[in-house]
Amino acid sequence: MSITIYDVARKAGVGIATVSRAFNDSSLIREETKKRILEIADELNYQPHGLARGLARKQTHTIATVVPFFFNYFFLNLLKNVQYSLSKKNYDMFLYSVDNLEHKENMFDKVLYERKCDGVMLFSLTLDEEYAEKFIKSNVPVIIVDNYHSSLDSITISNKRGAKDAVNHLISLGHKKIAMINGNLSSFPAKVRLEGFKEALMENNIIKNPRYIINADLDLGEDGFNEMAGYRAMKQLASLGKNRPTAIFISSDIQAIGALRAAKEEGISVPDDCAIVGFDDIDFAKYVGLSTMRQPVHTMAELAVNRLLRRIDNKTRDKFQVELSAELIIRESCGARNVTTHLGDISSNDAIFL
Amino acid sequence: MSITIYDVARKAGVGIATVSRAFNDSSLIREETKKRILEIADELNYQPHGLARGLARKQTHTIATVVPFFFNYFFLNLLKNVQYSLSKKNYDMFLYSVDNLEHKENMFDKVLYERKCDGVMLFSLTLDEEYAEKFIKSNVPVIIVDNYHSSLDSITISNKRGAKDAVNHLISLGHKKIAMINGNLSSFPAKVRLEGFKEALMENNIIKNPRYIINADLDLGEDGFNEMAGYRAMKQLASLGKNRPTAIFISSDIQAIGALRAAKEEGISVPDDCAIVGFDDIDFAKYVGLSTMRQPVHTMAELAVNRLLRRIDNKTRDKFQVELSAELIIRESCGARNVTTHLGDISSNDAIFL
DNA sequence: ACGGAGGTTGGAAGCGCTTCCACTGTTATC
DNA sequence: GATAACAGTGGAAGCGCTTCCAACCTCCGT
Repeated sequence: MSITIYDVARKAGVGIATVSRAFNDSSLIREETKKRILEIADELNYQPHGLARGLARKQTHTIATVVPFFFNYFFLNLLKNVQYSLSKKNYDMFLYSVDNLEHKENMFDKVLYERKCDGVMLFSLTLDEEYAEKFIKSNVPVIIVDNYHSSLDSITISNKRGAKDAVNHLISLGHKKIAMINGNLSSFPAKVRLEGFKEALMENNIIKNPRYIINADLDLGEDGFNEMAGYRAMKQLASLGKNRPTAIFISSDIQAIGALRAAKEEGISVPDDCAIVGFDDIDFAKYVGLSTMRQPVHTMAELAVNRLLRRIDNKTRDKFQVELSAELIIRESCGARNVTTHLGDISSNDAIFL
Repeated sequence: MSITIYDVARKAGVGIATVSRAFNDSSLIREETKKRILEIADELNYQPHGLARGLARKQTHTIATVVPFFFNYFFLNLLKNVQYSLSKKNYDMFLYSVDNLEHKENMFDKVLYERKCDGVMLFSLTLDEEYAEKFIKSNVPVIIVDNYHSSLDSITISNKRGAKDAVNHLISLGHKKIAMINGNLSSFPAKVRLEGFKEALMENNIIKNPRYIINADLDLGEDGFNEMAGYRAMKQLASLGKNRPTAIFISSDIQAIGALRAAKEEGISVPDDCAIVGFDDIDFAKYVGLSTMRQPVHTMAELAVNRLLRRIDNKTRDKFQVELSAELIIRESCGARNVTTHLGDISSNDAIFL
């Protein structure tokens, strides 16, 4: 039916081993023979069969990425970059998304034992001990991106430090009544960013007000890093009236977008009545003038890919747990850039407010 | 090293054929034997080897999706939905993205001849004759989503009709000076939406003004469906001064976001000075009150998956070229919902303006 | 008691490749 | 000129599965 290595070998008058060598950059073949075989293969439109190759070599040149089912713009960016790094190395990429824990189980079993991939990249997923154990025992290389487990490779951004930097920036602008709008505490980044927030206040001798900390409820869906969660949280803060905070650190840009919407409805001017700093630097952040902590997505992706491939090639066995830092991007919403801008004013810059 | 079908067979005291049957819902096995084998397999932590299976069966239970490298929110949604439909059918999904034509070539050769997948789903990609030919000859099932080729399965939304509906809506609101901000004409949807725009004007006896049609330049990157392209186009329209259009149909929401930003800078109030209708209904559209044509992404994805799988299972051979229709979603930016709203006012609704 | 039908089962071939091993010819070494 | 070393090459085994085919066991009708 379809063309195999035998067809090529026959037509070239060589053995199949030689054809195989021609296709694998082997040094055990004369340059001339190789060239001729490659030409004939081209004529025949021959391409080695991926599965057969994988089976014989015991590796697939494929990695699996697993993202939460509610993946958003942050993941999109990450995925784009991972895919790019991977394609440069000629690796293929499976994309799986897990919606609930039950599926997660199937997923892992699949990835681990079905042998369709050489390694796994987990995005933002929290691994419980049972599965961490499984990964380690299975010997399948894994790397966790945007989350952490003590006995596996991981690459995170410094959420605590990032949160602190954001809050310190607000403090440096003179704010004392500072709130935090956060994702659900079941999420790893949410938890750590909250710590950073608290630390920054503490170190600056600002007493924290429990009403100024709003963690998204689970009933808001997903991990609380969504627009509606931000909107609701802002409404809640607005209801404090005179006791409203004058600045808010918001744990994700997408929530910040929701918060801005609520602020607008409530007649709260940003940044004058309330300064805002977000987290992530999604594309939209610049369109709405949102100051935010930028995650170095490109670097994360590249590092993760390189590391995983090295692990697959067995070039290394030591632990790899990197923390990159987030960068403060100052736009309008924090009030540092253009203190006279009002909500509804025409912004002088490359960005505007909601 | 790892557990194979032989290990299970030995431990169960049966032949490997029987084990295979147990794992493949064969009717040629006694229920009791099957149960026992499955139990033993479970004990042994055995899972059939995916590649070996694929090789023997000559199918991989995997499909490849190919997206443009600049994939944006529209694709994110599509991808999410495709992935979801696929996982319900227990299919795996490769994700490839092509950045330039050269890579596209590699890509196709890979997908077509390497046999790592059973079918291909192409997103928004325009297929030239050479490759269309290749696909047809290769016999690999393909479906094109959001683009069209006369001799391949495809599923599109009715771009022309959608554009017409959008423009007709603006006309019904009393507008006569109507502009269009479009993507680059090399993009299939851009081309067809422009046709729809022209037709709507014609049918309403509105003479079209060439200065009111702005197609994105290629130097704006990608296919022109991006924020900056919208921003620039709006600036250009604003420069017409008194001759400005009073309404604009914008070919994608992401451009509309850019246009709104420019409008704000220019002091143009939306919808009072200028009504706007976008296209896509990306998540952000509702946050900024953008009226738009909604693409039925979930349906597209489900239909595409089902069709492709049927093709793979050889259940059908007839051509499948479906056109779904886009739905007009009325929010504030077109002025139909709340004619007294001004830019900067507090919106009474679940949405606000940029 | 016997032939056959039908339900179950095991063996072996084959999917298309890589790679170990044995073999051939060529060149370098003394 | 004999020997060693080595670059090239082909054959065959093996990767872990599915599936064809033959074999076996029951059970039935006769």
